[in-house]
Amino acid sequence: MGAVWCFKREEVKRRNRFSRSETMRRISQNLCLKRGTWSPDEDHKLRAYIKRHGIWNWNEMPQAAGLLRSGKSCRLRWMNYLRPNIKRGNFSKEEVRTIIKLHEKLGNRWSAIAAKLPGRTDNEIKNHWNTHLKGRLYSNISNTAVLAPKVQGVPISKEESKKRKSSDIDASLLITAPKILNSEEYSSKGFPMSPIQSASNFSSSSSTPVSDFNENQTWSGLEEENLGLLESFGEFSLWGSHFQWKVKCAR
DNA sequence: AACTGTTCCAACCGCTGCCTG
DNA sequence: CCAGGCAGCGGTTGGAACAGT
Repeated sequence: MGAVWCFKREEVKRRNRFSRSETMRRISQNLCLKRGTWSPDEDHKLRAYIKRHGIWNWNEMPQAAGLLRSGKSCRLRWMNYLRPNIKRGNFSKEEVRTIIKLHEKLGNRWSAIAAKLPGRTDNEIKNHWNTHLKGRLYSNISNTAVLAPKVQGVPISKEESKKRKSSDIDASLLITAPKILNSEEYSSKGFPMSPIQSASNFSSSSSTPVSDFNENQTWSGLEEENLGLLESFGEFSLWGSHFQWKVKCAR
């Protein structure tokens, strides 16, 4: 990585989706621009430039700052890495809880979720969701186990990781399934919909919130009592794992 | 040691909406 | 109203690092 990469004119033309002027603009914009991982020197240049001149135009800035990068690349690097007050490292339990709540409410609107988590970027949250949360919570429907520590956002040790991989399912990590509620019980508890309904409406890739989902009935609007019930599903389990147990029982 | 598979995340791509002339 | 430019967003990808065989 890190090699200077020159856009081939034919490669750009081949795409054939842009107007002539747009194609030429892209060619000139991308010719001999560096791509891939940023070097410490590049980071320093961008940081120093923005510190001195501020952000004015992402497309013009790279040249002014002496960088062989596209404006888009600079913007992304600044927003996701160099910006002051960026929080790096593992997500706290509280942050994970917030992400889950907000995702339930907002769907894949990562920037909106990031706005509620100071120091965290939309990209980081999106990555965390896709790698740590989504897989565990939504694709495990056919599985009967929920690996609690991962769901809770608690970093696992290498030993822990080894243990999980070496044994199919470690009993100590399983969460005891709670009492399964039927649709009526769900509505009487104040939940917006039953897991079955929820799962049928849920789209992990959709950027729009779940349809027919009343804003006032989101997690944050639930009463303490109900939150307590939810947490008994294994800290702060989701509709996904909820659903999973229902499926198991339905067989 | 060498190879293969998996995980994770930084960075890229393409689309959309806003703004301006 | 329209076209072009720009910033921002969300989905996707590439590859480094690590684990397993």
